[in-house]
Amino acid sequence: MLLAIDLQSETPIYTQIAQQIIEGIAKGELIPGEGLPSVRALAVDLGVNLHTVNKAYHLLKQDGYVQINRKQGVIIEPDAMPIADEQFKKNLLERLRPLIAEAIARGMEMNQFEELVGTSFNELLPNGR
Amino acid sequence: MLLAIDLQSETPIYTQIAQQIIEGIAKGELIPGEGLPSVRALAVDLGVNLHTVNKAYHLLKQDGYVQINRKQGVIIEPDAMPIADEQFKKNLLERLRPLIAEAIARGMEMNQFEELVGTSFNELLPNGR
Amino acid sequence: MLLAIDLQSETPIYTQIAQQIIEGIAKGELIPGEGLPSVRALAVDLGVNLHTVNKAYHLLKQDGYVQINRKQGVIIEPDAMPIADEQFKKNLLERLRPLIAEAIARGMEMNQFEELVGTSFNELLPNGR
Amino acid sequence: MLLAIDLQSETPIYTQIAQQIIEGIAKGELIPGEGLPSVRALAVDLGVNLHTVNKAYHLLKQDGYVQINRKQGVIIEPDAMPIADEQFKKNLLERLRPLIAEAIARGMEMNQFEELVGTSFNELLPNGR
DNA sequence: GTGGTCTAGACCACT
DNA sequence: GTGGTCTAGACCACA
Repeated sequence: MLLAIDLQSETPIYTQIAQQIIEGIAKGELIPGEGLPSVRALAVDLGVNLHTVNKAYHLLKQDGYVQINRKQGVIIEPDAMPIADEQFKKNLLERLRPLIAEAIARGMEMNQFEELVGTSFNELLPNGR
Repeated sequence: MLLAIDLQSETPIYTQIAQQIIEGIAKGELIPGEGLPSVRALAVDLGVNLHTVNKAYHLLKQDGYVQINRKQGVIIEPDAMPIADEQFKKNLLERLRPLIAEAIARGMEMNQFEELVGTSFNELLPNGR
Repeated sequence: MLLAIDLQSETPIYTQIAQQIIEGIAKGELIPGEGLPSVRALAVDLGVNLHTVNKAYHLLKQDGYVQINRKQGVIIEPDAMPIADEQFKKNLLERLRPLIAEAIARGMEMNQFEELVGTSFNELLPNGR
Repeated sequence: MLLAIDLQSETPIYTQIAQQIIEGIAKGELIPGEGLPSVRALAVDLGVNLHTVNKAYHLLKQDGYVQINRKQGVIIEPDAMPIADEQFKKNLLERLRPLIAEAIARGMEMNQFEELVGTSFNELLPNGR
């Protein structure tokens, strides 16, 4: 699992870290129970501050993707991943909405948009899982 | 066309304004050539700062959705809406990616995701355009 | 509303700050919609770091006691305070349990314990509300 | 007497151990003079570090709940359990206070709170002692 | 002027 | 060695 941070990006570094770890989970590169690097190790690795990594890990903890244990450090949630409940779908819809509005305003059809969705799904699920 | 601002949202107010205007365009409520409220009027209407509205309008101009003329004020781009070129699609893909990664990590299938996309499309295109 | 921080205490400073603000709400000294000092102002006032206050405010936000708005700063949740739902009661029970176990082990009766509860309620609700 | 440790809890493991032993005393499952498992045995049993169990035992000793003898090992205080003196009550009040403040802020009435206290007492004193 | 983000460096509690 | 807490100081986005 390799993390690549874009320091120029508008998205905060801690968000980038969290997103890439979620991607890793989606891809199956990170499996439940697996340990993540310690905050210090990852911070050195990425060349960012320890607190930045810490914030990313806590974001993931809050959303239920990881557990933070005293000694063992941080591990991918081993028991039950958070599920796509109604609240999540509602939230997803809200975040999807502006993207779709832009697409429509630029004349895209729904099937063109779904093509992009398919592209992204294939990137993240290469095995057709 | 009614704009509703959520002051406690994380998304900056100027982004909210811009997004809702783009939604208006997508829905067909705002048609090319149509004038938008003056910066001052909208600011008073929404109870926000002049600069905030101004920033939203300039963001829209930069993306090609509106024209800003000294006389006519701000109007929806009358000639040619920006199109969904490769660069836009690439950008869209990047913004879509973390949403899809989260969905997959929570066990959603592609057709479930596309259902949400469909929901959103229907909200924005009620006439089946 | 006066905050007093004990630097020697085991409880983290940010927890102390959050607890005292909750006390202020309980006492009715802080009313919904009321503004709290800015992170910087309170930090200077208490002689602690800005981040410490920030963390306290975010804890309160997460639990629904305050709203953090862009410009206005931090205000006591004006709409609806978080309620004592089942989850809260369950959590409260868990935190109560060790206190009660100690009390029992030291031979306290239930009515003695409830007397202490009454004392505390009276301190926080002096008007008999 | 069965101890269950939650590794992902915020409360330190040694605190959890100590609390559960106090609970055992409260419930009457552990009676004065009774021996506790050796540090080593309990550590292996719980899968935690020796130091952790040791710290829990010494915490209990410090509060007067157990005696630590070289020969007999650790036993529940056989002579006189610590009592609920003024200092203990004062300490209890301080720990109770934030719980009650939260309850009030969420609109709980005193009798609702006492109901929870009753629930907890019944769990710990099932025999109505 | 407000909070948001990030850095650098420190000490401590826990295991 | 791990995360938790705290400090000091800085720059930026937002309004």
